[in-house]
Amino acid sequence: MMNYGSMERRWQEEWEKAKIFEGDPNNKNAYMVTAAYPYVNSPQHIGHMRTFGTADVLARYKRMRGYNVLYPMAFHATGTPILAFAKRIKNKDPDLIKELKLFHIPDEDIAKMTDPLYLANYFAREIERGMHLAGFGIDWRRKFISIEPRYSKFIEWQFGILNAGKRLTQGSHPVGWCPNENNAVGMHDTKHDVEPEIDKETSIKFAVDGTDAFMLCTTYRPETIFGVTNLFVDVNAKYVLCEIGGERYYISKAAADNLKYQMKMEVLEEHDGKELLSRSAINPANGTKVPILPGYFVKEDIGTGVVMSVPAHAPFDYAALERLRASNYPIPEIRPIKVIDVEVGHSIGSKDAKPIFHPDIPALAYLEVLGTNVNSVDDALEFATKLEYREEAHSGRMIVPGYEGMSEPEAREKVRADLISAKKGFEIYVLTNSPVYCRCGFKVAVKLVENQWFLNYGDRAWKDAAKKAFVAMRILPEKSRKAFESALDWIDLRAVVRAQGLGTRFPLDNDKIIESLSDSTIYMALYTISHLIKELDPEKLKPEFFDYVFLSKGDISEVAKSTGIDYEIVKKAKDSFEYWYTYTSRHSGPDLIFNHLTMYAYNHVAIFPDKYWPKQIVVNGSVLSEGEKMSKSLGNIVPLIDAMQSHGVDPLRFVIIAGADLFSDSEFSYDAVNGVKERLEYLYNAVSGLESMGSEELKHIDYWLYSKLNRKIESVTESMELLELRAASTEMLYNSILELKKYFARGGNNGMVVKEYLSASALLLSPIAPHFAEELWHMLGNDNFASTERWPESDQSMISDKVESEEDLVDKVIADARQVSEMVKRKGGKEPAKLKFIVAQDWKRVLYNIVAQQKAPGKVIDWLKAGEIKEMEQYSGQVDIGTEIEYITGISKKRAELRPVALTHEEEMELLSEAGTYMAGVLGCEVSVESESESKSEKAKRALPGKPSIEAVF
RNA sequence: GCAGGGGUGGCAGAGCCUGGCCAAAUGCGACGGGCUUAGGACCCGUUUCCUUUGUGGAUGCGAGAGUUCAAAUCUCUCCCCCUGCACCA
Repeated sequence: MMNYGSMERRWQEEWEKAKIFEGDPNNKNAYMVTAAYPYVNSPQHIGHMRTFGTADVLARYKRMRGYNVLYPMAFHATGTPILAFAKRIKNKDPDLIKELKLFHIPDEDIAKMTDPLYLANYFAREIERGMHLAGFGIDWRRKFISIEPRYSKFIEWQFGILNAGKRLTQGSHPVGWCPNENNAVGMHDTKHDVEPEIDKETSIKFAVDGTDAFMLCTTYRPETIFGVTNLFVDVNAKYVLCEIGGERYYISKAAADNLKYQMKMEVLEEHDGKELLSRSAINPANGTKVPILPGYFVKEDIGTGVVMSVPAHAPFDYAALERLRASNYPIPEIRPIKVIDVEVGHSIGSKDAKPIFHPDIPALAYLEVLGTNVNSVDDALEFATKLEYREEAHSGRMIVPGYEGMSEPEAREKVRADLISAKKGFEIYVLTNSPVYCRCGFKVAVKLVENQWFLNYGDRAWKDAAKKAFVAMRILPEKSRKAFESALDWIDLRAVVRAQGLGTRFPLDNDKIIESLSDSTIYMALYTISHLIKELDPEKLKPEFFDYVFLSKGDISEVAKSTGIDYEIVKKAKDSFEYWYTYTSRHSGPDLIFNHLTMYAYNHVAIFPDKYWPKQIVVNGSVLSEGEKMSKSLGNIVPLIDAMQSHGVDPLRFVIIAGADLFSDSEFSYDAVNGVKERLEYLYNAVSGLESMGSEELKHIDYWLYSKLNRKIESVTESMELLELRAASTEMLYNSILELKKYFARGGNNGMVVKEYLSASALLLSPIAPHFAEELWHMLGNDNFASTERWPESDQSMISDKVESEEDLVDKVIADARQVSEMVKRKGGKEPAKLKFIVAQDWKRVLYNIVAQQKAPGKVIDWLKAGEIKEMEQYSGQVDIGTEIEYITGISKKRAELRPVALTHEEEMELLSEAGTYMAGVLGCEVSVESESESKSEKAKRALPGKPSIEAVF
């Protein structure tokens, strides 16, 4: 049994002693691998291993390919989450403390985590320790944290350049807002960590008949305004009359409370909802007078608390009206007005639901098609609503004059624009997932922040430059390129500062902090010099220093003089940047495509000369735990360090990093880990088996193993180049085991061959399972590091299709023999004592190959009759034409699948004879091989090339 | 809604770009056998259905249609699932 723990520690120490991750500056081929730096507000779980590990595998692979590789790491602490974390500790948040306990964090450390800096440094240390134990080849001399002074100097320099390049702009912006704390709230500031989702809705002004005030309705479907028959209010709620922008509106009191953060509003009067029922309102789209009615489903805090009723197209509206009628509420005659024509139920496609074409009242038709009615529960109405909205959006056509024939989404945009430009409506922001509560307990509202600073990612020229960078960039997996393309099209203004949080102060407004994604777009460049400026007084890190190092601006002596930094350091910094930053690979998870990774490219093109633009981006999937997404609420988070201790680092690396292809999620499961362990163990044990092996002349199976090995080297190399780690790992581990097993089963026993196979395997395994690879490498008698060895080269001359296909043939024969043997046993009740393999004659091969190529048996028969097939002449005495034709007819049915065979009769005889012992062992009975021409068996003529006839003998 | 990804055998998951050697790798599970005092581990075999003294056939890769001598693979339509939609790390 292998002891993973001691093996890992041993090699980690050895690597450290040899400083193999610090690179060789004399090597001209530099390659830098960076992974999105970890946020230091949590301990690491196994999910964190994916990105860092993938980067590590690439770094290790590139080292073996002869590059001088730099894989640095730093820590992210910018923003509010750390502050929120510290606050929760102060409040003794039981959930958080429970989570920390899961990671074995001592009470005294938890107690100190009320200090944000303490907790940031604590987790930074822990994360570093975890990465170290995971065997990541990181050059830790370069680490930094995003809230230290020299980092801020760097970011200030960056924003100086962005500002000079006119990348910044100001405007207003909606954010989730806690009125109690007077602060913007993001996901980590809310109860249950929900992100406040903000969306725009159209509010439409319905004049209250006989007054100058309006009922203000919000709707997602402004195009249905032509179908409005009435308005609904919540009779149990309070409503207010308020003044917004010089006009007066009735909205619910709850809505007023929400909306006052995004518009100037004065509340004038308060009313009961009931009072509004006596009024009627004017539809601004067509001047129709509509009554105001009680709507049982209206919620005072959604939108404005006033709903426009479109019974033809909204099941809830239809149902509410019908229920009012049934309850004898005095309502006027209301006829639903259809505005969209639709085939109701066409998308359901089930046998019990028959579509209803062109109904007069689609909303009713949807209820019918779903087998429900106006009195059903809200969930059923909700379902009908969703179906109706979907189908109408998808295939509905407007029938309203002026919008006729338009699709619904098209009409929606147009109607909205028309209403707004005619001042009959305006847009408001709503929380779509309302209610969201701040951790302090208050309900989150939407606030319009004035004078917000933005980075203008919508700028045409900038966008085009970023796109250009992507065209030249390598993206792995390539299929995520499309996501980047749409991210580039979509990205626009991005708010760049926040009122609070840790981080760098915004140079243009010192009260604000640069937001955390915006201060993390070019930090990879800092790695190239961070170890050189570590000891410097941050005040010396003036813009001219960075200008010189990164942009070659200015004169080195002057820079040294004005900053007070040693000439040598400035020079080294510049050289180091230029050396490392030319070939870079950036690693991250897919969630960062739409922000960090795109901004990363944008900022590089805005700041650096194109020589230093990103060269490669690698996006990897996440990690699932036993089939489920790891989450705090599910409680299935597996702490990284625990997992490494109990399973061993390398098996874990295999499962998490290489267990799925880049794009998909990998699955952490004990079964998978054990599977890897068993296989590593097999290789480990194979080494000790070497002693007892011989070293005779190479046999067929030795050539086979060589062929497999060299093919493997080739295919693993291809996979590694594209970071197709799943494919690489299947090939290098799983298939190696199968091949070795087969080799031994086939009587392979050549120590030299197996040793070569294992040595190459050790090297191939090294990037993914570095500790194990070193162990194996040393057991095989080497005293240097597998990690610094050259990646194996495949020897093309050892790859043989012929040898491999011969082995395949043996396997197929065995499979066929099994079937025969099975069948015989079933029929006769006893197993055959012997199986006779009868090998097809050579003339059959000639015809077989012709048919396989021509795929036209008729033609071949014609040629045969006409004596046009030269190769057949030599067999003229052996076989008559009738037999030949019968044979061709026999194989003609399968002509599409026939492949030419290479083996001659004699070779096939030899192959099967040589494999005789093996087959006998596998089949559990005697076997013999004979030639078709010499066989007396009546089955003999059934023999086909590559598919001997089989006779069971008892 | 928009954008991106996906739907393959009991499960997981390859294959799809570059159509044929694909009843479909590999792993797990299940079943049978070996080993074992027994279990685990390990080894061998089976694992869509039908058929057969013979190595065969049918159906089949979300649904439907099309292209082709030939489709899991190409085209179109539809259905379903996952992720993202921002100022938040």
